[in-house]
Amino acid sequence: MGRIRHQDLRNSPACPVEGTLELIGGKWKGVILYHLIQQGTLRFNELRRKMNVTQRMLTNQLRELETSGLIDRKVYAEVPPKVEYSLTERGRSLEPIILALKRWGDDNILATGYVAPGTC
Amino acid sequence: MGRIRHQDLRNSPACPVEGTLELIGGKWKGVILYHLIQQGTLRFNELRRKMNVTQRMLTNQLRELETSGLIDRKVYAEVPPKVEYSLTERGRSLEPIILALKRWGDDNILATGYVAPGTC
DNA sequence: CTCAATGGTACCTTTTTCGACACTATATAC
DNA sequence: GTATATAGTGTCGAAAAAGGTACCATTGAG
Repeated sequence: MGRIRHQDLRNSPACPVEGTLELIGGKWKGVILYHLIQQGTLRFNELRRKMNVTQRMLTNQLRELETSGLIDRKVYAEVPPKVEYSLTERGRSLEPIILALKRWGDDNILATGYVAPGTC
Repeated sequence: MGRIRHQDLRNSPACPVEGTLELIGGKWKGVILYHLIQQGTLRFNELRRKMNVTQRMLTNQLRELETSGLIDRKVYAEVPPKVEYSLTERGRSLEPIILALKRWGDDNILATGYVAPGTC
């Protein structure tokens, strides 16, 4: 699924639909955005506990979302470390889309028994 | 394979957001759906000429969309072959999402120079 | 002293996806 | 008989995404 392959213009996506899907299509990005929409601000491990994902993958996806300008990363100079993630304004502009994906999935995939209830 | 148990569901890879993204997130699926939304019905090579994709990939993505119940494949017993693709009712229910992805991409990715204008 | 908590990195392997290229069958047009 | 159009299929390999495990620094609690 998700793929970030527009690192330079030669590989730029050919259409806006594809381009948007590349930004939110990584394995965990949609879910991360969904949780940030629901909660507003979450720390690294709070996010991690909400989804069954390795640290490595979560870091990865968060970095890519940050690079895409969809989320904000705020580091506090504390020990133990404290890092808070939240949506940027551009990230918040995706809210209708993410919520629509959620509703469509609830209506169309849950019905087939493919998705665990309440995991989002 | 028996019925999926609750324990399995808790580890199921999909929440509804992720599940929906998996259905439309292949490299070409979003674009295919977009064109079928715009045109209603398209033959294999009509689709192919609209996007720079190999035969093999297009066949692949169309088959997966068909398996997901999003598009319909109608074969005519003619020579040369004629196959028409169109959205199923479930596929049409994705129209608001696809169009929202398109609009968001137009507003947010084109602005950064990542997407070639007018390719969709 | 040892242990736990936080937010990561580094290294490596497995799995999935994408694409290039060659090949097919059939009927019609030239 | 050769070329053309259609809608595919088969094989191979590169590249990307995803996942597993181990490791790090700091500090406060016990």
